Amino acid sequence: ENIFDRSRMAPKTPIKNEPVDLSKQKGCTPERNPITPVKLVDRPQPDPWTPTANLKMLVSAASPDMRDREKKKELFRPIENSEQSDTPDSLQYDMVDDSTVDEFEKQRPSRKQKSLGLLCQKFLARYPSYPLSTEKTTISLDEVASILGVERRRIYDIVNVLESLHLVSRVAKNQYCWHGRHNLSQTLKTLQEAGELQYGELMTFFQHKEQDLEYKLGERKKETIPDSQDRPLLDFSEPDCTSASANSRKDKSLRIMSQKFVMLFLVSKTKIVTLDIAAKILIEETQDTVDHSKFKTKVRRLYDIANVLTSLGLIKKVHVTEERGRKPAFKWIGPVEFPGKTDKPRGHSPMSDPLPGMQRGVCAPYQICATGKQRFTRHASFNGAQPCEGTRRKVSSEPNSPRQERQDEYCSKMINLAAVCRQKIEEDARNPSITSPLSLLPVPGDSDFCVNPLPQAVFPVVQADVPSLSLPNGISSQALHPSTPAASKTENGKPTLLPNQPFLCFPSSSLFMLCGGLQENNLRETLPATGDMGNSRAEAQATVPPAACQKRSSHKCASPSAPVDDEEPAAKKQTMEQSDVPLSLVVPKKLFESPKAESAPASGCTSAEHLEACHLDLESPAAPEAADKESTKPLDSQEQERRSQNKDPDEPSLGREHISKENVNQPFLPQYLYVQPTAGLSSFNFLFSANQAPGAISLAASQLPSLSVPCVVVPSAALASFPLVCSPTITSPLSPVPDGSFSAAASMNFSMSGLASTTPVFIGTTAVVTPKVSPTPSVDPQQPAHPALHLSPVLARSCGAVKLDSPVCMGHPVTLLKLQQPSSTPLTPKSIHPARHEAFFKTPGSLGDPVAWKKNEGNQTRNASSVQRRLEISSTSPD
DNA sequence: CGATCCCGCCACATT
DNA sequence: AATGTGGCGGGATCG
Repeated sequence: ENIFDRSRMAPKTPIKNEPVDLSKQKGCTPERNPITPVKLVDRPQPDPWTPTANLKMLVSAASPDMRDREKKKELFRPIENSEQSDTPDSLQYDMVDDSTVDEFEKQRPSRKQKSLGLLCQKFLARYPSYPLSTEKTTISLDEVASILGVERRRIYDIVNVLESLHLVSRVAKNQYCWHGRHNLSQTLKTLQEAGELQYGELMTFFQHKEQDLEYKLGERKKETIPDSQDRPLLDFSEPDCTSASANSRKDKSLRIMSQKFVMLFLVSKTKIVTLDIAAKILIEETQDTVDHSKFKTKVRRLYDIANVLTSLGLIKKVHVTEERGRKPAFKWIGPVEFPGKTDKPRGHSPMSDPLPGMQRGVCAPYQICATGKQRFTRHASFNGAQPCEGTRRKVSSEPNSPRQERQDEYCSKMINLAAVCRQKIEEDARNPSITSPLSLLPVPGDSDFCVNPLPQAVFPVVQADVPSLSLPNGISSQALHPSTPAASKTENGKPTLLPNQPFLCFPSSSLFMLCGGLQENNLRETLPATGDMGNSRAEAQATVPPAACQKRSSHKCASPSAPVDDEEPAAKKQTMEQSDVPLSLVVPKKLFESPKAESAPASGCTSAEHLEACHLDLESPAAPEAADKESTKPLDSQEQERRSQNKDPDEPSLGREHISKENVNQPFLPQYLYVQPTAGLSSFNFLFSANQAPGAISLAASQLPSLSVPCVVVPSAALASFPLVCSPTITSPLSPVPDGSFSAAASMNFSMSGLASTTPVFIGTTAVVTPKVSPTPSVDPQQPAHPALHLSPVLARSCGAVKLDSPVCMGHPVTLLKLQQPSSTPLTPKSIHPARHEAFFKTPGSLGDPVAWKKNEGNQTRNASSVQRRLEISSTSPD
């Protein structure tokens, strides 16, 4: 048969005129000497020939049929084929000639011919990789489906993945707009950033382990999960939040999975991701029961996605040999560094932009949803509701594109990740040998603190935020704990997790990030100036829009993630660069989420409030489960963001406290400080600050080593439960602020006492600090943010600072701040504040929850109300 | 026999 | 209610 064809073909005219870029397609044709014989017109195609006929033909050529033929050919392969044979895989279709064969060919199209990968190639062949900006190519699903000869369902599979990378966007029903790869790098960059936040640690983790993931996800319960998520991922979701409702399940898997999957590659050092790991990570639910079936389904979907990505030339299939044996995996072969990326102006994610139609609303919020489980419920409400501004949405206005992303999912996924990480960690703990570079510390309730090591290890910071689940304080902790309470000690000497500790310490990383729940938005924005920007922050948000916008409609919504992504990554990167190490972030992802819900209270976040809130949180650890969780999470993320922000500006970050104080001035304060390690400094350094280190470390007290962190960390609400110790006294050169402000330089010491509640956080101004930090070249010390965190006076007051000498703190006088206990706290922001915030942002549970308020903090930024709030607060606090 | 993953049912969303 | 979307998983193929 083939022969016939061939014979015919040869003569045939080469039809392909189309410029479609076949370039990608491989080699097919070239090999053939003769020009590609294209299929001829005469092909039997049924289609009525329309103007587009050419296209169709081409397509058809490419189509499966062709493939079939080819296969056949392979089999028999007459002459010409022989040549081609070389490039079997590639898409040969071009060359195809085939029309002739059609008849026969079909006979038995092998499965391969029908593969999604091929289909995708054909699909891609129809559109230029880099279309002229001027023209817009619209894609009609029906048309394409018919042209390619497949059911529409299959087209959806392709388009959904392409959409996740912003190569196309949905314009209307049945209509997609082709964007090409112009924004691909941006999208990837965004994903990378988001991925680092979300998965960085995990991946690192896994990889370290060699990817052996033994853990079984199955067991983990949701509870464990709670925290990790954050919204970070989101990526760009285009969706506008607004339509929140829209979110529906759609956003569900494919699109999101695809993005996440890509993120895993981008975050992975090896650029190789095994299917099973990816599946585990992507399984959203808490999956306590990780049913096997679920896993299988996930894997199936990943294959679908992988096929499309493979067609795009972004990944290729490989196998990794692990302990267990060989496992299927994929290797990223796409761009790793994104040129433009480097810095996008902070803020917004590029991704959003690309999408024309999409609304990119940012829906950031989603993740935050914190509760993992529920997230599915449409957050839309929240998202859309407040956060999303109409404005944005409208802008985006699209046809109707409903798709918004449902970030919820993300949340859930995040959770899963967290769970996974957790497991790993646990495992590690058990097997010290393995130890991953990072250690986690579960943070008790507050996720606020997280220390992240940027560089290498990552682990999720999980904060236990609220473990509504079981652990009041830190969920994660429990997981960890089990293995070793002692863990704190770190098996390898690495930092470890302290069981109850609020933060995580990462050893290697050059940086630690402390995450407090803050709003990210604010953070980011504030970053720049840190200090003063009260207004700016507001502005920032406004300005930021891109970022914020993207995801969430408004700041509040703005899920931290988005911003975070952008910025943090940057920060991290910076650090990384220095270290070289990939950063791992701890991700607090949650913050964002919360905003919406709890934002109200949180919004207040002003320092004082925050603090209080924290306290509250602590006190009521679990309280509202979801709420707490969310809140906590949000905090983390916020912190991160902040941190990142801070860092950007300069190191000095603001402590929460500091913030609080400031917040009067500024709406948002960065909650945490993060310090970049200087070259000289090792991460450890951070941990163990020179000054205190000795003592701290030794700390026998609880056996917990205390850490000195160069950075100041502000406790988030969660912390509240823990006493904070601040030792301003220590050398803080700056020490300007009497109240409790700490110089930026101040290092924090965390003592990890076993008890979460008890664990005090020390903040020392100690000189130890990393060099960089204190001086911060970039920033003037003076600057607002300037160095230290200041505890807001208010807080201080309210909290009552106590000086402690904790054993831990060794010689330094430490000021311990106690957080007011919730109950005690007379003023909680929320109480003080007008309800309205609450109304908006808060969720039901939020009020009570400290956590919630944290979230809110971030949110508040945007509104004047926040300001008011502050004022009020301030006034009150004074009392 | 495990890895792939096509196929298309059917639920949910949008019109 | 009709139609668009797309989750999902049975079970066929591939290797």
